[in-house]
Amino acid sequence: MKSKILVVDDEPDALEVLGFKLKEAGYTPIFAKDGARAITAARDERPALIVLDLMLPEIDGLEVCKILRHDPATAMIPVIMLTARAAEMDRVLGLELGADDYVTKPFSPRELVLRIKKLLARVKAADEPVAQLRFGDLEIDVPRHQVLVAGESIVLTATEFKLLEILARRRGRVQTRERLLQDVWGYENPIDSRTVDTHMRRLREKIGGAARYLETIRGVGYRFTADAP
Amino acid sequence: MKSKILVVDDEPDALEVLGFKLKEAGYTPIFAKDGARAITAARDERPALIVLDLMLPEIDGLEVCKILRHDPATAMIPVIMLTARAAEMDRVLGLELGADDYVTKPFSPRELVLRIKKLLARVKAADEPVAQLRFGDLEIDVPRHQVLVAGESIVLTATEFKLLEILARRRGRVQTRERLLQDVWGYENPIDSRTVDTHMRRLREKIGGAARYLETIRGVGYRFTADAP
DNA sequence: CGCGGCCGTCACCGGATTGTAACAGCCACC
DNA sequence: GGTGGCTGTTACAATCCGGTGACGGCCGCG
Repeated sequence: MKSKILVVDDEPDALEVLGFKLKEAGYTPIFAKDGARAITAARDERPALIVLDLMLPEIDGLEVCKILRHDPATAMIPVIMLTARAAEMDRVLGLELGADDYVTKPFSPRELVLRIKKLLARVKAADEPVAQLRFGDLEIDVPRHQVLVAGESIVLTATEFKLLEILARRRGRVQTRERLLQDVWGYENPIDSRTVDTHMRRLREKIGGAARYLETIRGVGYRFTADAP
Repeated sequence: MKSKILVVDDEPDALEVLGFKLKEAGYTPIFAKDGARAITAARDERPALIVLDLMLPEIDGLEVCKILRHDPATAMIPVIMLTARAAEMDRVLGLELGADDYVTKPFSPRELVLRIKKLLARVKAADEPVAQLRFGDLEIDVPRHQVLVAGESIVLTATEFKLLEILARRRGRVQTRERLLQDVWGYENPIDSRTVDTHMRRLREKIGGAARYLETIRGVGYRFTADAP
């Protein structure tokens, strides 16, 4: 089962080189030479990953990235951005415009392939469906949609439950409000990021003592802190 | 993918020798014979590194360096300075803006190529979006937003953390206050550059012993000093 | 239709954070 | 050894940020 990789670049030479290297590495490359084609290709072909040049004619890479993220059909596909300058990386990664990794030009195809492997492995691992999350006296049963604190069943609303689940799955790593809005609420409606605070408050209130796992990282976001179960 | 190296010298002989050696080492050399051409070449060609003679007709090397550093398009490109006398080197590295390394004339091309390799490796390492930075007893975990010094968790504010992260990522290269303001605080904020000093102090205070990695370069800015992890 | 639960938004507050000024100490250079 | 500029240090006020309480809209349900 070969993974499809969509490569988006306006330079035919770059496409050819990358295509060859990707085949060599056991992937099935598909191509797009501008932003519009990239979007339709992503929707139709459902590639496992997208390599996206930042500099594109008409629609630039960041815009493409945003559009891909907005569409539920393509929102989950990881994106590696190609940037000409390291200085642009802040915009790509920092501003949370949705790229998962980036490589600065000029790059070695070998390095890019390595990044692709790594990112695909990461996504696969993150998808790993663990039904039962346990941390000390906090138990989260995903299929049953039930939370137990010290054996007591706690009734959470859908939003609260998803918020807790996502934080618990990504335990240890800080999640920004934007990230949480994207993953808990979905990207459809532009929602005030302060709303996250309110739901955190309600969540903390309900789970009582177990709220100690939910840390606030001032100026950044929230973090679930617990030893591995 | 070959890295472009811009060589700036007013002696054609030197250009020829260096060009040959650089090709031999697998780089793509491009040339400029005076300061003005060097600046336009740097902007247009985006070389991965610049080798810059200090003694140039009209605009001298230091001036060129300053101009390059001032332009966001070229500010990130590392510069190796060629100086006739060792005595000038302290001005190059210490007092004046921005060279990342220097070689005294007469030099062996082999040595210069070695320096180039080393500097490029350093810059590339700084670009890596690795999550975990480790230097001796200092550990920086970006996704966790956590810093450990000798195993002890240190609580940093968002600004302090970003400042430390950026310095650590660009380890070995001096960062001017202006650059730090741009990259830590963002481009649009009109902030007094002395503010950086205060945050550096707070940072040093908090990380205690690990503050030895944070060097002050008088008249220029700050530098994170550590061997590659 | 009324009701209650859920959700998003707002306003306010207290405290942490941060930018700045002022001053002191140090360093390089003369 | 003096001097001027640069950096470290301290203190303080302004600002920012997140917690909290309250409110109104929406929706499903009886």
